[in-house]
Amino acid sequence: MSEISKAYTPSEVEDKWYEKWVNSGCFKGEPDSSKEAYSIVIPPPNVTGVLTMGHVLNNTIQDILIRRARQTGKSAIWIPGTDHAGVATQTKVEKVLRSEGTCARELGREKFIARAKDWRDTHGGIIIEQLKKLGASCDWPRLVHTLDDGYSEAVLTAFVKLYKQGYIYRGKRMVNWCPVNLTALSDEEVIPRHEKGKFYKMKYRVAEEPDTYLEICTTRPETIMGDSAVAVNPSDERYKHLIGKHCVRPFPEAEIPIIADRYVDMEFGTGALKITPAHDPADFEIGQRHKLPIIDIMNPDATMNALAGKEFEGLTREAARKLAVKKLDEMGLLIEIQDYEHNVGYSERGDVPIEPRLSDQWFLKYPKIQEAKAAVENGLIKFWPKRWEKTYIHWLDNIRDWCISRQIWWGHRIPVWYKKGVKNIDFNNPEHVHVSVKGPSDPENWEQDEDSLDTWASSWLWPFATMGWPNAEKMSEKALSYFYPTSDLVTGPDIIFFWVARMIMAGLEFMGGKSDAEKIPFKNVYFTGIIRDMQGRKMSKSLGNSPDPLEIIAKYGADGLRFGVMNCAAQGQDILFSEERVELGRNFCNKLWNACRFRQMSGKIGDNSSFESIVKRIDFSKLDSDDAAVLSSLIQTSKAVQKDYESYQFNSITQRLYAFFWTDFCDWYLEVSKSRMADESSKQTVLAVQDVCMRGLLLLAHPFIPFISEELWHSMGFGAENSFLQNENPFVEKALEPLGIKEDAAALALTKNLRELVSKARALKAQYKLANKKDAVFYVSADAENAAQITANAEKLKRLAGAAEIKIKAEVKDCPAAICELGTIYLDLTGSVDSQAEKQRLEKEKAKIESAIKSTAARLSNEAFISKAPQSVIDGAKKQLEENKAKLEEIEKLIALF
RNA sequence: GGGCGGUUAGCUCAGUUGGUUAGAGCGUCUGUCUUACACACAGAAUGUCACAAGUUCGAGUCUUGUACCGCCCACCA
Repeated sequence: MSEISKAYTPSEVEDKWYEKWVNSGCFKGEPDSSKEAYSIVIPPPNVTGVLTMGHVLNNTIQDILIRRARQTGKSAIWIPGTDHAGVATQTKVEKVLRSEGTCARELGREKFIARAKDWRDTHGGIIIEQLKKLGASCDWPRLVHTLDDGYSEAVLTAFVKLYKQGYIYRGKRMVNWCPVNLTALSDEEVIPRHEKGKFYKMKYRVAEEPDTYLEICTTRPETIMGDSAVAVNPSDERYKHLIGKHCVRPFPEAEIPIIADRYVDMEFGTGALKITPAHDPADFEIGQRHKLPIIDIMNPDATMNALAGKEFEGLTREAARKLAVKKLDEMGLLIEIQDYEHNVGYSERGDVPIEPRLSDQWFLKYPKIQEAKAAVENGLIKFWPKRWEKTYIHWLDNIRDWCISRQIWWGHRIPVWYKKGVKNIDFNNPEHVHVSVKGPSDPENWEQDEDSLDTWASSWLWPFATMGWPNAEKMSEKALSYFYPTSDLVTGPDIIFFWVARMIMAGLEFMGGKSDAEKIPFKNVYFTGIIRDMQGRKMSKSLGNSPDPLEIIAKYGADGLRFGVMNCAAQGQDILFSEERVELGRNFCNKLWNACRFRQMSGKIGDNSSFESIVKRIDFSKLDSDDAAVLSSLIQTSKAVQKDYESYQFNSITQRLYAFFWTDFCDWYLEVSKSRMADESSKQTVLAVQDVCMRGLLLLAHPFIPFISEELWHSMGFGAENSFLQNENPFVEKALEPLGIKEDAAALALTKNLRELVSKARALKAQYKLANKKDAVFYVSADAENAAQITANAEKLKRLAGAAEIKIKAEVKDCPAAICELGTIYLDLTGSVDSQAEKQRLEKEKAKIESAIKSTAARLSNEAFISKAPQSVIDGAKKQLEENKAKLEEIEKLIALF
């Protein structure tokens, strides 16, 4: 126990406790057959990344779940790790090299990788330290990086297995090509952008009919040089007679066939489509159908090559477009240019339009698609919120083979070797191609494939590759059989295809077990919202609207940040974030701090080491309705929190904790206790009730605000020196019930009414500018029962209302009054009442009550309501009607007095 | 073109089986250093719950349609 300082300073508390937790092995996950297993794998951040608000949201939720799991007696593990982020890192390192006047190719593969590793090791790992600042209770010694030896073995093993089963194949296909990073990308990595562009209408002369021209529309005139046909719809009457003839491609000038293909939309453009098989996926398909030549006019960096012709060679796509338009115009072939809006696919990392490109790549035909669908449809894996299931199923229904090879060096090199000197490689011939994790035994005779794997083709194995798969010894060491499948996955919906869906397929494919229930990688997936700024824009570096979480932590504390963010994060809803939201969290922590401080100042802290030892100090004969009410509220809060956890309603939990602590405990109970604390006979009981409440509150709040709760837990003497809040059971109601503390509806109702009485008394004072006066006199007219309650609580009421006296009196005249559940309260203002104003106020009140009566009465006089509504609702309505009628009568009486 | 969200107080948002007179935080206004907390306390003001129709005894909540905003998917050049 230590004395609590006046203001809460998070920095003094947070680092201290984090160190203690780590040194005491609090975050270590150990298999324990007597406990239920609970596990989470972190969505691995980019190893060279820095913490963003998105990470804060995501990892706070994971930390809350894992800490709650520890509290509820599960054996919990949160496995941390980082991702090597292939293309992103390669791009950054290449940039550094360029600034040094060199480039990757000059360095060569080995040296480049060494440089990239250096770069990773100097710039990497920052985010791990930042996660610690946030309070993330990961089992750090288990940190995994996707390029670790063990993990790499998993990636290569998966490749080899899938290859041997025929799921992975090499093929020449149209892929998404990034001309900046010079690599193929998967469909998922292409970001569509809505752009304003131009639609060019031009004409090609028909070779067989010199006076006839065919009008064609295109958005990409720079590909004209690659045209190998013009297509029209076979049933298009306008062009039927031209099918089979030729038209003249203007440059390089050549006659190309006019073909018929159903793909062409007669309604769109002119109904004639130029076909560039090398540079458009749809054209490629048409080209295949009609056996058209493929004329690739671009270099890998999307500049024009020799096939485009002398004038174009070396030009960029953009320059080539300008030149092509100029030439068309000069040749008199350009008809018009229209403005046009359409989607253009961009490379996320390269930030340029992707170029469809025909190339040799490795593809994966996904395994276990149907099983992956079923796992979610049958509820083996639950999505929160559920609506993402549809997105997931839709993607699986339309799934296409995954291009997994990347023409970069930073990543897992494809474990395929080709025999040196073999010209036409036959993939079915083991003399030609070797595929294994370890490589051929005579490496000098082989050459390894140059490509690396897509980063996601490594991270899709995350849930089990982090637990030692495929190495049996490591799997046992890392307790895969105990911790797999993981319990909850927390991630953003933006990577549902990239990662979540693929992990599910990977788990089903590679994990053993009797049923899919044992193979799936996780049981629940919680999809967070996206953090945006107050204008609803995504946070981004270029907009500069992305606050640095570390600065916020420095200013408000990690607990404040966590509480603030969780408070406004409704399930799966995007969050408009601003610092003000963190203020709420910080204020909550500060108030918590001061409540404990107040408790320490109020009296010596006794044996607080358990609920039992605290309750022993309670003299049950001294408990009054306020004690019972606040304890009831605590119990209700604990029960509700449990339910909220079950349905992943984290914002609801913060709201309940806030309302209980701030409104019920501080605003009412502590204030009401003050007068009873002055009385030695009730003081110990009151303090013990406070201790029960604080103990319960800290237990419930711990996962959200781990640092301050741990600090206060110890300064309040709730835990022994080397114990931790994470090991304390949070089911408050279960602990209290055997000690004779239960929910008390009558006490809650009475407290509510007393609060109302005080509130109205204060309002009356404020109305008459007497808020500061402590010597106001009130009269209350009430029935005998209520009068007795008021008398019994008179001391407390006087203190709270700032009154010298509260007298029970049957008839009062000429005083402003307010009607309460317990009776009518009057402020003694003999002779100085502004009767006009008072009358107006009462009239307003009367109108309110009348409208309530009207609606209730209407319902009650409705036969259908009486016959169909449940009895409890009818009784409630009747009771309410009576109460309101009594109030109305009372208020009319008051009005008549003026 | 298909799908999914959102529309509730000045702002940001809760409101999970339909049930009394719709809530919170911030902001605004009026007071207050009242034996913790001004990161606080007390009081006040503020809503045709986007619009329309329907189901129902009863709709912010369910159904259908409309409008606007946002996101995702889709090879119309």
